[in-house]
Amino acid sequence: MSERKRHYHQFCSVARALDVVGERWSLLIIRELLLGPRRYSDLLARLKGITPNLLAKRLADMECHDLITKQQHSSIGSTHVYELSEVGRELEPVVLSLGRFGIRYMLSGPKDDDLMDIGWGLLVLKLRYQGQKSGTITLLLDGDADAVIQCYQVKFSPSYVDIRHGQHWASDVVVSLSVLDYRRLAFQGASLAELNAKNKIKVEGQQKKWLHFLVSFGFELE
Amino acid sequence: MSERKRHYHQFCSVARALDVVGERWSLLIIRELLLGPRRYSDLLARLKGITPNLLAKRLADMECHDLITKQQHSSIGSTHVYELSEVGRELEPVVLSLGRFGIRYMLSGPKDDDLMDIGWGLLVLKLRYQGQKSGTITLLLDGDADAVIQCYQVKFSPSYVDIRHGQHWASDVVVSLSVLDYRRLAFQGASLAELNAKNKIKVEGQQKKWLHFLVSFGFELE
DNA sequence: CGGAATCCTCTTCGATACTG
DNA sequence: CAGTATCGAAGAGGATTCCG
Repeated sequence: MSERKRHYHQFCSVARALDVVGERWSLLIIRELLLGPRRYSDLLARLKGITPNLLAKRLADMECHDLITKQQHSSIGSTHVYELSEVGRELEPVVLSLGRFGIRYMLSGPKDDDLMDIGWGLLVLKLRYQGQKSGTITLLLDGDADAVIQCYQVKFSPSYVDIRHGQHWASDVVVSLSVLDYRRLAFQGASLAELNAKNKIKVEGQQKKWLHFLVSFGFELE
Repeated sequence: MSERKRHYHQFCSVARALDVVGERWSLLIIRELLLGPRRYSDLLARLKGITPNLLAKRLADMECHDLITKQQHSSIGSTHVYELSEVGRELEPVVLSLGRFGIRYMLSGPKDDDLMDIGWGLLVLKLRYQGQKSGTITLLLDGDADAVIQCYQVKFSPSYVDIRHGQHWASDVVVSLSVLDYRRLAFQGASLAELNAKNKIKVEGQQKKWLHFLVSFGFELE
């Protein structure tokens, strides 16, 4: 089931990796799946600009390369979801290093026709955690275009930070803020004191966990 | 001077990075320049398969984005060399994380029509160094297709490993081995004892530095 | 409605040839 | 040596249609 695809024909691990995930959209699909499993149409909706046929092709190729799996998803009536495989999850450092590099292009703010998604912004948390403790935090973010509250669960430990969309498991802390304020905090160097003073952040649960979270993730208290 | 280029139109640092270096060949050009400055025709020769016109376009785009600079190179009669800028050098983690991921596709050895370059194989050294000491090693590698000895200089310190092609500066140790043996060592898990027993590696200078180098870079002694 | 396949157009890429 | 020019082939974008 191999391919009649373009490759670089170089015996080099960088080139080999690019043979597999170097095409347009591939790494953005991985980025999406880093936040949890998604259905075909979820991906289609979140990756505005990709065409159905191209998405299908990329998914098929990546399944072929064992980067993702197509799971039967019995719960909701829907047929199945795409999910990162063991191998696919090892692309996280690639996505994150691109993300770190790309931050410099975010400083000037979004362009007019840019799409926004708060999940993309949460990925930087995976880079920032330097702490020694573990815990679970639920983030409730509201105020995006649709005015729908989005729920993410952040499970952090010294070795790994797991971020999932739409999970509602038990967590040590529940934190609510607006997506705008999150972006100010994460990308525009806004201080917590500033947002707290304006009562922009609501915290329920073990506030110590939240404080630890903030400090370990490099957010400024003052 | 900006572009009528395709981009993803997403306010996301991963997408932004891919807007800049996500196109075919871009990251391989960066990979080449991580081993030192190169002339246009050096790049054209090393990136077999790229066309002159595409290489020119990529170089122009990357210069536009301040990833590389085009320096007047007075010494050799040649006109100029391309070199990574400060910003471009920050793509190293991207290239290296791709390289780490891609190692899994190297285990089966090269395909028939694969190009080989020992410089590409040396890049993994940047990932492997875990030591606390600093030093400089000259690697002399012989036995590639052209039977030309290739010279690389590895300058390692706790914070950074710099690898340059064709340098002949003073170094603590000079190590000679064949490219085949290097590949066995680095990618096929060959042990040093094995190669030493067969007298495959020649070391001149402070042998302690060399030993430290080997251990800190994760090579197996037994 | 989820999950594609089709048709068509436009852009990018690759191969070769050519020029300052 | 350092690129342009040209042209056909492959890939990507957009809209629509099809199937279960």
